[in-house]
Amino acid sequence: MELLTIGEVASRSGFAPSAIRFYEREGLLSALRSSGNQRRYARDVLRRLAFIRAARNIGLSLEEITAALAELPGGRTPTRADWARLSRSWRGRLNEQIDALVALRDGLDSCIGCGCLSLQRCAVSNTGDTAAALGPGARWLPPALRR
Amino acid sequence: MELLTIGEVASRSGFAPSAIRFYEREGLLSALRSSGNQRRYARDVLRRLAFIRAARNIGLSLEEITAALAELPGGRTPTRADWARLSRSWRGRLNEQIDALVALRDGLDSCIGCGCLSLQRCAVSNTGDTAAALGPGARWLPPALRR
DNA sequence: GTGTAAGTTGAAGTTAACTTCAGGTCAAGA
DNA sequence: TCTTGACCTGAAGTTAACTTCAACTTACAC
Repeated sequence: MELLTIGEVASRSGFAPSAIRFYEREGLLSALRSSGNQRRYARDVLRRLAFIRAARNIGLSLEEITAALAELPGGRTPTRADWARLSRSWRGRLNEQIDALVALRDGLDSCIGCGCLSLQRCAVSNTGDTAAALGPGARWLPPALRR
Repeated sequence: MELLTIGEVASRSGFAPSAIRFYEREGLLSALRSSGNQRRYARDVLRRLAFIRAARNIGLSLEEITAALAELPGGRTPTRADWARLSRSWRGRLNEQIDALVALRDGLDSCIGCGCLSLQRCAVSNTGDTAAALGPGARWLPPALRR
């Protein structure tokens, strides 16, 4: 089987070589080595990187991604079903983020024109009210949305 | 008129004193000084801080907030209408963010079960397709959502 | 007057997720 | 063989938005 160099993996995955090395240091990837100590990759690293990219797009931190990857079966190449199982939980997370933003927008609608931005009453500036607006189960804006 | 100490402003606004000093260094706030060089604040700093908090909740960077605050009228205390005008543009921004997340969720729905995460075809892992899914006018995930 | 909580400063530290750099080594086409 | 682009490592730099620290000063209740 043909092995890929880090440069090839980089151009095919869209990640910079430095990012790929960084992911290896962080334990998200592993690599074979050539006789001269250069990294060599099997093709399935591309799906792993696609998973990482997708998870990042959803808003997961590398720490969360590492944890998710740890649930892949050891000893065999993951199947499509394995990857699908891992990404199933993302839907709820996205829905939470969407709900939070919608609540914020609706709060904003009721604030615009009033301009109060009251720390006591305004749904947009008052963190307590903002949290309340999200309902039980989603008490704060997800970190990705709080910046 | 009563002036507030930084500690009072901190407890009333919910910002840490260090954050308030930081905002002053960055030009988002200004303060009077006591005879002994301690910061003293007029009450309207609280509305300014509420605006900052609201803008942060929407996902604006401090740089953007600084730019927004620069549009306040100089020479007079801003009115509610001034604050309302500034926050009006946030609605479009929130809608963009919501649309981006909805597109991502819908892409995810079509990916779950397939598990392909193909760099060529998957709407969740393929940045090109993801951008396309957002339609014209919102070509990429907003930075706040990309983490 | 005195004790102490609160305030002051500039500089350095924090976190995530990488990138950049310096100083070498490897691989492969001509 | 030579050249040159790709690769190697560890360390340091980057960015945003603050926080923490050290060393010192003020404000105010008793």
